[in-house]
Amino acid sequence: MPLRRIGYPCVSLLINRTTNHETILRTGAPEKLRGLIAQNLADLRAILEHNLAHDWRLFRIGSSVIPFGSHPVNTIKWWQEFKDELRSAGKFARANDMRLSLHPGQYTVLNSPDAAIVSRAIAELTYSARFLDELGMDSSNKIVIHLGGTYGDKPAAMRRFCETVNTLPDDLRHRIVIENDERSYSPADALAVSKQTNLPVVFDNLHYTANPGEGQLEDLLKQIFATWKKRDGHPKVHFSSQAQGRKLGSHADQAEPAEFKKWVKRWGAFDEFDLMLEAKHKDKALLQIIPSTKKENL
DNA sequence: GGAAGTCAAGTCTCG
DNA sequence: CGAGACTTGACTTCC
Repeated sequence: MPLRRIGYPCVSLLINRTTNHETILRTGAPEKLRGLIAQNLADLRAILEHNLAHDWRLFRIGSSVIPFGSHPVNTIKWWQEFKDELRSAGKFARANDMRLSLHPGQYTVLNSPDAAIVSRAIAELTYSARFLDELGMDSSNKIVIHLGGTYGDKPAAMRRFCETVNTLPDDLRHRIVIENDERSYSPADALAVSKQTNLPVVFDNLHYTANPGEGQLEDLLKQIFATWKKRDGHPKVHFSSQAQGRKLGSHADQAEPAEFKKWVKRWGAFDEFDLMLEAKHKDKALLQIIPSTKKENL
């Protein structure tokens, strides 16, 4: 079963554009933020056009595309001010069978025992979902998050995650997918949470290597692919290679070809799927691993 | 004018 | 129990 779409996160090194122009809180006045949003949306458009030329139809938008998007310092009604740019970018993506995503950072923790932290996490997810909504993208365009901390009691932390997710509005919940991480939550843990919440699971090969957890790989993959229902679109995976000589879990500059082929074959045994390449060299790494625009060459 | 330090947020590890 | 890592461009301060 073929690899359907491929892509990379946030930044194109080939055309030197990024959807993550940002600033620091002290200088986050409305005029400054407005300029950064305009820059991010212009770069998003340029990146999507560049990606189309290479047949790259998956892209992760930087979570600072609207800087301080969930912080009170940002009072801009960006969905009104940038309505034309947002709609046009979304229309371009849909017309070209592109799939977009967002991935809030390490500070977005839904299972914290601290209610204020949970509330800020929900605000970040709400903003992220709104961004995809304003582009006009359907619920197969996802927000990827990790499960959070363990706080010395992982079962309780997983229960808190599920309880919080199940209180979210349907529209928001249908945007969220969970990813196995390199330290705390293995694919089996993510599957257990998926059973309680119906959230699809993104499988990350490097995190799996660092933190395999329980279960046999082929069986885990089969179950994980099955968490993607019709409204979620095709299963999605993250691929990266280990950076040699660096900490376990650090992304390498490029994808290691033999390893890439091995995983693509493994995933392809179950279903058509989309693959996000998480290499430090971004789209340069994509060009290297798949020199032709034809994925069929794999 | 270039180098070094700082920046919203959280969690975990190390010393 | 407090500092640093995680990750990274933009900005400020230091020299």
